[in-house]
Amino acid sequence: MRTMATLGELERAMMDLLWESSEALTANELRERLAQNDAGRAEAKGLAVTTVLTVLSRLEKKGLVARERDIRPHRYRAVTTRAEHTAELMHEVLGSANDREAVLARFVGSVSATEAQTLRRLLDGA
Amino acid sequence: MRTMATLGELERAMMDLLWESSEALTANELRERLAQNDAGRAEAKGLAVTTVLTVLSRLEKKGLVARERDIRPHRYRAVTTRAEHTAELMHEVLGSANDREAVLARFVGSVSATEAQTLRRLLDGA
DNA sequence: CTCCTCTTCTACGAATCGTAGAACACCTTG
DNA sequence: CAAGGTGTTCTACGATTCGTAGAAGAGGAG
Repeated sequence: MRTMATLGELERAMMDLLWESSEALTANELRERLAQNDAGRAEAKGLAVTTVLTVLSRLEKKGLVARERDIRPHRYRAVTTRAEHTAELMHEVLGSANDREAVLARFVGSVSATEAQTLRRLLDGA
Repeated sequence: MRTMATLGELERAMMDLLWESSEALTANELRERLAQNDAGRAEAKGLAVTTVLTVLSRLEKKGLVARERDIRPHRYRAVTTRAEHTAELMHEVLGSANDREAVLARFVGSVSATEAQTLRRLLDGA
């Protein structure tokens, strides 16, 4: 069972940008946005485009990113939404334990009151 | 923010044994149980004790295992229960997304009916 | 003091990830 | 078509993590 990707720091940053963007982005657009986000921070490196492309390829291989190959500057977009992805991850974690009930008990036992409220609403077929 | 350990295969197997055991175990006891579990499978290697000890040290460093140093064959035990650990992991995953509500929505949207029932019960201060 | 057992130290190979140069593929335009 | 620039793929390297274990050190039983 392929363990769903645990993303590295840069992979994560790029996925965040892709998730936030409504349209598919090119490698260069991503590179710029990454630089933008990092601007002003200590290590404001400014990545090479090839770096971005390499990571995008890896994300594609992991099934998190889809690429439009027919147009020239290829465009990349996230395959799922961040919420979907995160929820899947949570399910994966939950599934890794055999005593799911116990896990759920601890889990809901430590959510904030607000979130408990949210959960109740969602469970009652909102 | 230290990302809670993503365990390797052996680390995981050892944690499982520690979680299942009511008392603290020695490295050798663990080694035997691992061999037991693996017995009959393809790669029934039979690990060296030092291997087990190395991994135990790593798990200790990660805060997952506590060691009794005062007695001679040191004894190791899991610091938390598996359920607690898993629940914490789920929270960590949930926290990694900023739109927690959306994630929860997807999450409960894909739990089984049985689990939804369980959740409701747990939320209503069971 | 001497074994035998247990623990610590050191190490190496595979995999993953950040990082990027080098080389190759493709238009655009003269 | 020949050039040039722009974009993509290939290859690679260093750091970190993990499985794996030998070598060497520490501590107690006789």
